[in-house]
Amino acid sequence: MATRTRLSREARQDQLLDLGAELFADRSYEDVHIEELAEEAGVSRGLLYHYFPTKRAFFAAMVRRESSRMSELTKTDSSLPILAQLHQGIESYLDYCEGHKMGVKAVFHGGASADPEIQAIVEHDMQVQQERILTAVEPGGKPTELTQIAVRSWLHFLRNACHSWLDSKNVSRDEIRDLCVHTLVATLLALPEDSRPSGIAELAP
Amino acid sequence: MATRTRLSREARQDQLLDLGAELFADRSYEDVHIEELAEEAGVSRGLLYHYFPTKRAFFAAMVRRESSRMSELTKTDSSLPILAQLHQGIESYLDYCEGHKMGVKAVFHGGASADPEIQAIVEHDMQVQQERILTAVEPGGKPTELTQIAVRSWLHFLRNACHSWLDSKNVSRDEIRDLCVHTLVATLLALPEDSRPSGIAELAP
DNA sequence: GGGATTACTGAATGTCAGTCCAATAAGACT
DNA sequence: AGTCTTATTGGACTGACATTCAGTAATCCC
Repeated sequence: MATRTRLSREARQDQLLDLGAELFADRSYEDVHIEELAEEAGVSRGLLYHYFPTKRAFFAAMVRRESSRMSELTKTDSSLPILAQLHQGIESYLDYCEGHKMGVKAVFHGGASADPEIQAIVEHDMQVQQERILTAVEPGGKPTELTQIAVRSWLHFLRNACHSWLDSKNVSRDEIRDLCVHTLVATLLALPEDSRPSGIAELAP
Repeated sequence: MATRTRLSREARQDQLLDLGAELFADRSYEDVHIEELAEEAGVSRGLLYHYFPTKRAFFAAMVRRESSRMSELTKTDSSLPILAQLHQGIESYLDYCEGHKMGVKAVFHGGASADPEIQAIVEHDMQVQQERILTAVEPGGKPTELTQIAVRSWLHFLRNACHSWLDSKNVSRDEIRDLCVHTLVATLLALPEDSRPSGIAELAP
């Protein structure tokens, strides 16, 4: 073994999480072994356990980091008109996807994993996005359960569309953006009158 | 121990798969141990391995069974007009969800599992649904990649909407059905002209 | 330089999945 | 009843991995 290199807590954690995102991007949770992770990072297995109590906790930490990065990046300027905010939000989400392919894929795997801790992170994240949209579209009012389901389901639509786009060759960024924008607007407009958010009415054709 | 009961291959397999769906419905793959599964089924561990070569194979068999049940149930009458087919398809999907909550949840978990075999089953299933829709909406023509992404993303929308509905109290079946129908129609109509399926044009408002 | 701190190591341990197989008994058939 | 088929048992064994912990050595600070 080469001379042991010693890094600060933060630097080492970042290095490990980066590597984790990379490995988990195209292999499943159980396919990636702690030993391999350690080996590729050039550290011992023990060090991993020094920083993260369990393998799941390590995975969760990686998901949490990606998740909050994304959340940070996709904040929009709430003084803009709704349609502009929507455009902006999706553009920055696409930016994030392009810039962090590894993280996106890794989180995508973990997203539906039935582990409660990881589930909770992804869930919380989606909740935040959902509330951003709902308050943008109807500030003050409280949305019906149907409206919430509509928005949440659209978030799944968005996530899948962007994920598919990463693997596609013949689809432009603008096409995906417009697809998602139109779908959300149309979905909200088609809601029954008592569920339709007031802020969206102005966008009717 | 109680008197040993002897079943036919098929009956035993069904019993085990039923139990599997139940256990995997609200716990993750690795949380459910083979030993526990065997114990709850009232059989020995050895018997499980007599019928299924590995734990993953067992899980995969369960997913495959649920998956094909669902696929069978959601076939539509292709002589009907498109909108009617869409209604009918969604209605029967809702039927399936109501009647097989355990299976739905278990498959929902498995869907994101990165195991190639299981991934392939769920993937294949979604592919079938996608093609059903695409040929209904544009028989003969070959859809663009964008159209495919639109339909596939809508399937995620559908899946999530129905899944959310199972846990919701104040949302009616009809509301969910209409939400999904309107969203698909609007999404396809909003596609750029060269991607827009011909069969959907007649539905334009 | 020397001592304190703490990043880091790797052999040992524990938990499961999966194997093997000789022994057992339930049900079918005559 | 007796015989045959085969579903079923159970437990000892292996191997793969996650996880532990007592100890080692960089770096910091005086």
